[in-house]
Amino acid sequence: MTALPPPPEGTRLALIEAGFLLFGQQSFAATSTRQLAAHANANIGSIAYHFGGKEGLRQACAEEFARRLGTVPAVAASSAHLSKAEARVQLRAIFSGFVSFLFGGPMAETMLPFMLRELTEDGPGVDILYSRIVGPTHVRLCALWAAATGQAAETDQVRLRVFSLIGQAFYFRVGAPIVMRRMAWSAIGSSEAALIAQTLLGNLDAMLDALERS
Amino acid sequence: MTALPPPPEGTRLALIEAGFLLFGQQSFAATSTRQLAAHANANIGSIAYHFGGKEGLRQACAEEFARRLGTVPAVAASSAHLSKAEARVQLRAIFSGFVSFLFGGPMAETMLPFMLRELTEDGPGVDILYSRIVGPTHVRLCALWAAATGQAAETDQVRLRVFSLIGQAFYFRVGAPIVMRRMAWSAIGSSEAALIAQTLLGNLDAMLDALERS
DNA sequence: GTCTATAAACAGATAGAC
DNA sequence: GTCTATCTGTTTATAGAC
Repeated sequence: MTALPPPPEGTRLALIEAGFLLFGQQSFAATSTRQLAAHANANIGSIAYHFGGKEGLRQACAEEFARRLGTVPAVAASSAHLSKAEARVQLRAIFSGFVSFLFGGPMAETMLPFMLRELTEDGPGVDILYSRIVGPTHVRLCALWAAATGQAAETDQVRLRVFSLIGQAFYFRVGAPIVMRRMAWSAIGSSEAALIAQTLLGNLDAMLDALERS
Repeated sequence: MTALPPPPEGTRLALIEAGFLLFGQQSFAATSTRQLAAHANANIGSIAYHFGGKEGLRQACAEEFARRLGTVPAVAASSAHLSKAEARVQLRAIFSGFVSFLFGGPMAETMLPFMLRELTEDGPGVDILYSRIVGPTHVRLCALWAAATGQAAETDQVRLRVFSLIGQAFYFRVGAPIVMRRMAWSAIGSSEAALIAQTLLGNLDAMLDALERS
C-alpha cells in the first residue's frame, strides 16, 4: 500500500487555503501573489519557496483538494449483489448526499468554487480530480444504476444517464446566480437545498421507473 | 416599438469578436488589451476609443451576445391552449434544439464559452443574459411544462423542475472535459450530441410520465 | 524557514500626431 | 477613426540578509 501524502501544515497550509479562497473567487489569473501572501499572513517569497511559484501553488491546491475528498467516506464499494430496491435506496442516498455536499458540505465554501474554476479554465486540477475522484466514483455509480435497472453497467447509455443525473445537481451550483434570480432566493441555504434535492430525487425515481417498465 | 441597436461593424465588431474568443478561452483577467487588439487587427488605443476601456469591451460583448440570441427564432410564444400531447411535443422540440445549440450551434464556438465565463465570474453579462433571454424563456418553458402536466405554472416545484431539465444539458457542456474522458470521446461532435440528446429526451419523457400518472 | 528589496516584464490608460 | 509613444502602476520571480 502506498503511503498517502501527509496533510500540509503551517505557512504551506495557509497558502493553500488562500489559494482555494482566492483562485475560486477571482480566478487564477486575477489573483496576485501579494494577495495570496496577505491572506495567508505570509510573505511573497514564501510562495516561491514552498511551491516554486504561483502555478505550483495552484497544483498544490488541486492535490490537496483530491486528498481531502479521498478522506470522505466513499460510496459503497460493492454493488454486485444488490436487489433493485436496495440499489435504488443507495442511489437515492448517494445522490442526496451529493446535493448536500454541493450546497452545504464543509468543503463547499471555498474548495468547490476552486474546483469549478479549474474545470472552466481547464486547469491542472481537472486531471487530478478525474483520475482520483470522478472516474472511480462514476464507475461505481454506473454499477449501482445497472443493479437498479437491470441494464449492463458499462454501456454508453448508462454512463450518459448517470452523467445526466449528476448534471442536474451540478447545474444548480454553477447556475446559482441565474437560479436565485428566478426563484427570488437571496441565497441557497439548507431549506433551498432541500427543495432542490426533493426535485432531483423525484427525477431519479421517474427515470428508474421508466426504465423498469420498459 | 423601440428601435433595436444596430449590429456593430468594422473595428468595433472585430474587437467584440476578439473579446468573445479571448475572454471565453482565457478569462477576462488573463486577457490583455494588446492580445485583443492583435486578434482584431487593430491597435491598442482603439479599445479605449470605442469602448472606454477593457471593461467596456466586456460589456459590449455581453450586449452583442444578447442581441444575437434575440434574433434566434424564439420558443413558441403562446402555450395557453395546448393539449398535453402538443405541449410535450413542443417541449421535446425546444429541448432538443437547446442541445443542438449548446454543441453545434453557430454561436457555440466562441460566444458560449464567453457567457459561461461570465456566469462563473459573475460578470456583467449575467444580468443582461438573465433579463433579456433566460428569464423570459424560463417563464415560457414553465408554461409549457404546466400545459404538459396539468400543474400550475408559476410554482417553485415547476420552476425547479424546468431548471433541472436545462441543467442536464448544460452540464454536458460545462463538464465536457470530464465527460469526454469517461466516454473516451476526443470531441463532442454531432454524433455525440445526438447520443446526449437521446438520453435527455428519455429523461424528459420519464419525468412527464411520472407526473401524469400521479 | 522567513522576510525584504529589487529586477525585469507587463498591465491599462492616455495624449497627441496623422 | 487610426495608430504610436509613453506614463504610471503592478506583476512574478529572484537574490540575499537574517
